[in-house]
Amino acid sequence: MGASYYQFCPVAKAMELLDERWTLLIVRELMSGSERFNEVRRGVPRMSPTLLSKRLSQLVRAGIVTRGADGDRYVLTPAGEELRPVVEALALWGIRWIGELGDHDLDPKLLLWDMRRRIDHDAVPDGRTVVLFGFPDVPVRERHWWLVLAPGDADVCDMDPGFEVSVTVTGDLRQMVRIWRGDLRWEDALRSGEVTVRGPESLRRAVPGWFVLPPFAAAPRPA
Amino acid sequence: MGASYYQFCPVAKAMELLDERWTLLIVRELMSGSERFNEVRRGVPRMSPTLLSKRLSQLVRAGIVTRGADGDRYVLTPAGEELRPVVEALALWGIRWIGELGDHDLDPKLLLWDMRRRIDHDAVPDGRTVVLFGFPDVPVRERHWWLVLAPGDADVCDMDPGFEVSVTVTGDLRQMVRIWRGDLRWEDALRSGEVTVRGPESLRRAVPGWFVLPPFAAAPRPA
DNA sequence: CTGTATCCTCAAGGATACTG
DNA sequence: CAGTATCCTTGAGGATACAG
Repeated sequence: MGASYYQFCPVAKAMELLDERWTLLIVRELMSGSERFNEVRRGVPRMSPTLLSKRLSQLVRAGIVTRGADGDRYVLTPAGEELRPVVEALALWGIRWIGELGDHDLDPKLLLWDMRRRIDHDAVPDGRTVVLFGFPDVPVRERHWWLVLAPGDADVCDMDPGFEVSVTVTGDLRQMVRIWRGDLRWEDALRSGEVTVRGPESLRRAVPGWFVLPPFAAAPRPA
Repeated sequence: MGASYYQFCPVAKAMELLDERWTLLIVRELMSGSERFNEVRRGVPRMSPTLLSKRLSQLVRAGIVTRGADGDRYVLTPAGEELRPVVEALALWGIRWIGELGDHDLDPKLLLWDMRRRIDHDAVPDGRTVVLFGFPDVPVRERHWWLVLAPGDADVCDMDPGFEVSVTVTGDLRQMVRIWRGDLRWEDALRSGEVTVRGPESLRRAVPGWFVLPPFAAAPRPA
């Protein structure tokens, strides 16, 4: 647990639990649907497993998280679920007031992991669809990513899974992140050539519709 | 500044600024109307002035706080003002899910400082009204507090200011804090005798109406 | 896959005194 | 009133390897 503030104020009592590094990001991951240790971990890749384990235990002790019936999952309790307005308020504030991202904030692994769980499967063609992402501004090792879409399923690979590629999306990671955060519109990125999509005409036009931007992306920005 | 999370997620970017110890409590103080260094300090008495100074500088650098025109005040910027929903969401969550307070969370200084700024001056009689608080469960040094009310003004003293006392409120600090947080109703505390008010009948009945409980006090609690 | 165990460093921040 | 200066401790958390 974090150190006490020795205050009866509910903000202080809440922050005693929540102001430790990583804690709210773990809660965010659980709210996004991650349940297993390594699922959560994919959302906080810079966190050591030791620390993640410790934080999860703290959250369980604090009554924010509980172990699933099979003892293997981490699930938010009602108290944890009620942190959603906190996380949403933080996301809204963050998207409005922190627009500049450092190069180190751009992680293709995190982008794909996040896109993976926000696929509009109804918009994707039946059968298997493979989207190859290429980020020219990223070191070769992490430049290419395959997103394998099947009805109700989506997988991310950082190595060629061997399937035929349906469409290829190419553009700097920074621009793709801007699109994903709602700082740049697909159509503007495509028009300017900052991002290009190759593949059959019908698929090309459909690609942007396959990805549901996170809720905060639509938030109005300060003038 | 806090360490980076190396994520583009706006929650992560927000928490880089806000997850450091004390930071959101300072923001809460500024939202409550404190503007001067020592006003803020009264709201975070366990914080060293050095650290408070450092945090305020960080908040200024982050664009959340700015110095007032006279260069002597700390004022929230629009970005800082927009943290209000975050603080409110935290307060609501805290009041609902963290009901147990340790003995060290009960600070009469903080309670009076908070009450002082939430006086309903329209409900208080004209002229000077002096409320003496006595907390039998608190060490003698901090047991007695005088709240001196005048039209549009309120002062807290931990020593007898020498004015005639209008009403005396006596009750354990823990119960007074429960009242203030909305965990216990004035009328229930008075009926049970956990808190007693002495003074002229007309004033006695009026006392609870002089204090406007903080907004979160009215929040429904989980069943 | 789901974590533990270990080691190590650094800096956050608590305490206290002091200054313009 | 509005902060600085200084000292000091400890534990947070990063890194890496390993285990059931």
